[in-house]
Amino acid sequence: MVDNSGADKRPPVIFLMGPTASGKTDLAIALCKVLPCDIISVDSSQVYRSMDVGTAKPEPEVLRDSPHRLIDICDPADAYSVGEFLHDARREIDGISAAGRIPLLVGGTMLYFKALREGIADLPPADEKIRGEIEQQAADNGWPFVHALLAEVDPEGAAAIHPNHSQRISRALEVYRVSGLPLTQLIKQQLQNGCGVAPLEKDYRIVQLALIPTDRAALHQRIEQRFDMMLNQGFVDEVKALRQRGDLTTELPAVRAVGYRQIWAYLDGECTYDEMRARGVAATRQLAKRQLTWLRGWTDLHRLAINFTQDDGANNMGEILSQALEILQSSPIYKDVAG
RNA sequence: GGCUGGAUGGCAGAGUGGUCAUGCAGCGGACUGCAACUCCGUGUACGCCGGUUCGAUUCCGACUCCAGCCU
Repeated sequence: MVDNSGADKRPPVIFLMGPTASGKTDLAIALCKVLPCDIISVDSSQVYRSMDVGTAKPEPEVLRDSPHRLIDICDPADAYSVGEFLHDARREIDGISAAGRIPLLVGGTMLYFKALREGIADLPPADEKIRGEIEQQAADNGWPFVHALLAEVDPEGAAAIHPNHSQRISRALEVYRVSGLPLTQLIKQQLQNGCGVAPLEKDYRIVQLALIPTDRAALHQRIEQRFDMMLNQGFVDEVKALRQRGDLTTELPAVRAVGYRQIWAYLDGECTYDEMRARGVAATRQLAKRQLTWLRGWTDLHRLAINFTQDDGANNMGEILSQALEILQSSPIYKDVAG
């Protein structure tokens, strides 16, 4: 792995991960003030333009002082994907690094981090037509039926997927129908032949930091307060504006994002304002829980225990910042960050 | 004071003399182009006290509380 002898010429990259509302942006900006870092956002929702309040996008003034790459790069009508992210992120990482600075990847979309770190196979991109056909088969016969179809062509892949797991069944079958080869086989082949997008570690030294809230209840309270703040900042109007375009539907990933989906349903008259608020807060909590599940088993992770006191929202960010700096300075990238 | 109805897990809400409600939330987990997605797993709840019964959340009685009606 990382060679500490000094012969390792790979440039450094910093990952900063953590659940929603854990203070990642604050820490990233603080780090930028003391280190030659440039921020790359790793967030599947902040890529969308005109979705600002609900995705907790940093304020324009903040973005002016601390530019974030890969924010506002996509229209809500389009579906961004891991594949595109990998391509875009790699381009930004290379660019920042070539300029002699350190890429600081900050966000909560854990699949993106994972794909970046471990690499990903070259696979056919989404095919709307075939996806539509699969959806139709599922609507007619149920997902277990479609799962059985998958089992015929990719038994190994099907065995690893639950018969109700719509999205993964759909994708595996889609890949087969487009390429004529089982997804499992494509991945296995490329692991051997080294095709696809290589793991970032091949070319960069990664230091991985994660903000882990010490107290779940306090995080929940913070999430609730933040959701209310978003509502006060015009979250509902933001969703109204998206609906008024007329071309967006609840099928799109942008509209399915936490908060957006619940407000969309409220505007459809499916629930009261209070129910919408409660559902939005719950959806955010669930997001945080899934992000923490990813992080729990994450290897080579430096965990920063962030402690929100439940009453006044104060936290130990100052302490966290010095811990982070200490970790970075004691890591092999020290001479880079010291500059 | 009287009459009637009700009292079920954190919440909503079915139901049954012995066996599984269910939904939501919570908690745990999974995850190769939608991932803020999608999916999986997870609860000895039956107001209180007696009685009937082999067995009661379910039947009977008293009590407590709630809602409505009556005097």
